[in-house]
Amino acid sequence: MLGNKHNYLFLFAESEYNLKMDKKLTLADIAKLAGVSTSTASRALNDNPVIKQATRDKIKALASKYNFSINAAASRLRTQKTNVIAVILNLIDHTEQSISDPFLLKVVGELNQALNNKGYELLLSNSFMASDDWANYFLTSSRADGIIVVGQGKSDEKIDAVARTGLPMVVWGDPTSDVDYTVVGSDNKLGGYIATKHLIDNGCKNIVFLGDPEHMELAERYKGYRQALSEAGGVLEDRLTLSIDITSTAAYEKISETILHHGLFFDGIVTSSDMVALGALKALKERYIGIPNEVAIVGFDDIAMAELFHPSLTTIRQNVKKAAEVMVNQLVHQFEGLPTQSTVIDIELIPRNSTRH
Amino acid sequence: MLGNKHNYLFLFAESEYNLKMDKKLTLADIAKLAGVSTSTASRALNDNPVIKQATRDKIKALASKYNFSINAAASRLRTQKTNVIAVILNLIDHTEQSISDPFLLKVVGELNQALNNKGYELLLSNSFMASDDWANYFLTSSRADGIIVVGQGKSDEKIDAVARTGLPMVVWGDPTSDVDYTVVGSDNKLGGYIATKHLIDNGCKNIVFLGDPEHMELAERYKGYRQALSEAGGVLEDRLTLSIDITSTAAYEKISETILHHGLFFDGIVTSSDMVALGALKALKERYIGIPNEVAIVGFDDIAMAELFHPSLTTIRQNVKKAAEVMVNQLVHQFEGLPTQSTVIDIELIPRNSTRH
DNA sequence: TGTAAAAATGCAATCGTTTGCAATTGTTTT
DNA sequence: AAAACAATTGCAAACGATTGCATTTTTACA
Repeated sequence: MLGNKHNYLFLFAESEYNLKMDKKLTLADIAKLAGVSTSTASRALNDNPVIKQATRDKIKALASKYNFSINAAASRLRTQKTNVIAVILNLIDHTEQSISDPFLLKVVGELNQALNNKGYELLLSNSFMASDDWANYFLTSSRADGIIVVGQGKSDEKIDAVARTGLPMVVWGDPTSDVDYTVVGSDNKLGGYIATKHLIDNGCKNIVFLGDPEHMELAERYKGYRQALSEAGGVLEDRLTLSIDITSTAAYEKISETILHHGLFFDGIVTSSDMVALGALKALKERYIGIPNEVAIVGFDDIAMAELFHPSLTTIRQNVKKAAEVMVNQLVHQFEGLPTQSTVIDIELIPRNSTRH
Repeated sequence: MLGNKHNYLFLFAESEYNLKMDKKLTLADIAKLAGVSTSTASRALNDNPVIKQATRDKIKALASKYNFSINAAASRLRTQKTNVIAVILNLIDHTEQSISDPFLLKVVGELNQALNNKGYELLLSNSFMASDDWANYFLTSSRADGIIVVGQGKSDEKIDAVARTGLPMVVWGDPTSDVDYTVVGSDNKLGGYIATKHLIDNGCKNIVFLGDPEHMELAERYKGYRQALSEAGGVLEDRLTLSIDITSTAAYEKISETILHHGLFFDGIVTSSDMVALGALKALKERYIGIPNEVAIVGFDDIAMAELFHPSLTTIRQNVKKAAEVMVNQLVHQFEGLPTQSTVIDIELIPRNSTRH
């Protein structure tokens, strides 16, 4: 015990304490050191204006001197607030590979930044999606105040189930989808449209869509792709839709195989991610197909290495930083009972050398 | 209140409860439903063998039926254990760019997996390194039980300070460094050696080391590089050491500038990461320098896209999965008071087309 | 100087689990 | 059938912070 019955004898009660490293300091200890009650100490550290400024300063100084910080478990128990947000990477549909997509790290990194700026911590999870009970696990167990799901995937069954419980949640995905939860994401249809239009403007006649149109975000891009084609009176055949998972390996294999069996019947590719574009590029280069002259290609995301490739990759940039901020804001809105709404984040074509421009 | 004074009248007390969604269930509620005390309910959910199997089953069934899960805050407060590990991305030395290195995501992903397997959750942080008090913040505040720091950087001052407090911590870095904390990392010296030797065996005469030799991990690789050179009687000039940050941009700029000012005085490059290698490759290709004939290049890490590049990138693969498992194990050892030790993880040369082989 | 109002602080209950110990119930053994 | 023992379960006190309300101190005003 740190207790000291002679406190009143000393001008500076704290001088009596000899910091014992074996025992963690509690708020009560700090209060005793300052000669106030724990209530006062608590309020002082929380900057409650009801406490005199001088007292606040004194207690804060003491806390920092003794390296004290509030016990989060106790505080969370009492306040029923954790200040933690669980970020769930929704990879169920994907292969092992796709966890290595740099775009994901970008999203997580920006989320972390945005969360910290608002005073929240980030609890990361990529595997709990498997267990059907993740929302419950994180929220009713007082582990997190809210959930950010990265990726809608092909089926949003589980997400939808959580939405119906009304728990605070924001999802990165297709913001135009008609669902009962808040979605933040890029203007995918426009992205698909711009990418395709860009290829058409570059003289491409037979443009392949490389990606899974059943995936919710990609479905939108696919719409944009088709719209651009029909507006321009371009070719719209079934064989131009190559459905694959969002991985470079799948892209490489699909393009290789397609050319092998059906020849080079296309001169442009709209892809579902930069990683997919890179896989496709590799397949093309191995066959000495000229880029962009024989086949032009547009990526999606604008990951860091898009411009490092040879040729550098024309792509649609997603504004991840902004998206992260919006997601966090929307979540905070939900905490505060304010209305929230799905939000479309603007995109941008970054022309590089994988297309003429 | 869920309380019901007529419980004793019913065979199935639970039938009396009509689930109110507005009030979170507590362990006491579950206990009441089961007609036992909270102590019994607690022990049952924790699979304490002192409780009769039948009772345990009944309570567990009830808990899952009502979607109940233990309040983590309360549990943590009582047990003084959080089952959370803080993972800190130590990026102080790095530029903004390096957060986008896919290698980092791989590390975080594998750590998450390894932690979950052992029943821990991952609290991610990349910005708290800035505040000098991170260890305290996470540990004494009962937010996490231990810390995993990813990256030693150039100076391990702060890490060392934490180490001296004796808090549970494991660091990804140079395992051969003589420090007071547990480090897990690749055999960097061997990596540098093997990479260089591989280039020498390929006939390279003037091999550049592209990376910052003051960075702790890179310092080891640099040693390996020098050893391989001196063993083979190769050239070891100062101008062959090009010091840069670990980013593709820095690599691109440095190589471009070097060639511009001093011509192509080298025929091989040992790089500090695949991203750096990619930056260098771009600079070379822009000048139509043949790879691997005029300049051969070896990366480090073996990120997913190493083999997608053209030419595909010869590299030193780090066994991240194994490293993550070891780090978690070492941390758990520290919790249990067992001795821990720095561990060297094996590496592997992956020969591809950026070198003859 | 006395009194009312305002400002600052303290008391004590509470958040929901866990756990040492005591109490109860069930099973053997003699 | 009583005694001794083992197997189950319950009681009640923590864990450390927060907060409504009561209380004390200070300031303002008459």
